[in-house]
Amino acid sequence: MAKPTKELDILKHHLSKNNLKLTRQRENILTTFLKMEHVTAEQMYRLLAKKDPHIGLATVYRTLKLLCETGLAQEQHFGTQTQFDNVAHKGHHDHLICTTCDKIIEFENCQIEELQEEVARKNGFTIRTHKLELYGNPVQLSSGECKNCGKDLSNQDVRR
Amino acid sequence: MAKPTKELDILKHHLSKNNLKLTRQRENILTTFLKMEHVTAEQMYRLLAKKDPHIGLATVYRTLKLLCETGLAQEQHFGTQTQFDNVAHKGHHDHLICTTCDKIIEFENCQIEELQEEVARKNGFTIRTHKLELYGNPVQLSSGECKNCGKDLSNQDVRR
DNA sequence: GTCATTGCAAAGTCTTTGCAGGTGA
DNA sequence: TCACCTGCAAAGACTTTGCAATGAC
Repeated sequence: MAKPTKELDILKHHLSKNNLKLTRQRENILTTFLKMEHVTAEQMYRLLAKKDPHIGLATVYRTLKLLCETGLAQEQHFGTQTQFDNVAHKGHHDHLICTTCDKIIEFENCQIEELQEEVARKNGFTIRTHKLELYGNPVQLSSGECKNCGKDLSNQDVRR
Repeated sequence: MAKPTKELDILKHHLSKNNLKLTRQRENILTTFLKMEHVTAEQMYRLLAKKDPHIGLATVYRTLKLLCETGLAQEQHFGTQTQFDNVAHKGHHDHLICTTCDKIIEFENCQIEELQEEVARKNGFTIRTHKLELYGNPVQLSSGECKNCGKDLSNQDVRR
């Protein structure tokens, strides 16, 4: 099936190191996961169910957690929603989230990361991971709608 | 009971504006909330139950949500945990979270905030709120323990 | 053949909702 | 008075766990 990837090797290595086995489900989940920037467990479940209708949601949860342990994925909480980020391919990135249409834009900014390190250093900390989310929306039209999705924004408070 | 505060006035104003009523429970929750930097619904419930054993957890959830609507509180998700932050007194702040003992340190950094605005501007966004969390731990001792709480850190991966 | 893994269903956790009785303005 | 509130219990959303059958090595 899928040609060997660096990521598959990472998974295999983690599996053998921990006496675990490479199953069809695990391989499918990894393959699908690598095509995405981020997924929720539910989304992953629905994607997989198209090809393999008998897949269980519990397996998806278990495998996504496994991918986090290998370092290929990283669990992220946006508001109330839990997403699994593909860090393997893109490296670390932060998020800009549209509060009207829930679209997520990824970005990186070295200057911010440096300032974060500085804050940590001042507090005697070593940063292991971090999370930065900006919530907002595209400049609104004079008519009061979101430029992206058209929803009415005129009665939303701005609070930073 | 509690002498009048600016925050109580904000609450009263919001209530009357929306045809809501000031109840004993709402006043108690506000009073307790103002003493804290942040609480979970469960913590708030236990604190209140000491004085008023018949308080309902649902009331706590409803009232904390109400405080968010007034702008006195702000809901924050740390990992899997939901906290309600007291923004009224301290203004916006970000968080430095110890991954070994879960202690939360609050900080502010204007330079980071400016860079955030810049990122948003480049993407045509207006920031409505943001969230920055640094996860890490105090410099570890040569023996491998967390300086803060003594837990063993030597086998934790550093991934940024 | 052995032991990890799977799918299913049941159980957990956290939060919200429906409702009947209580209460503030 | 009358609509809003409360506490309780039930329902929901999301995630984890127990278990018997299945499958990888």
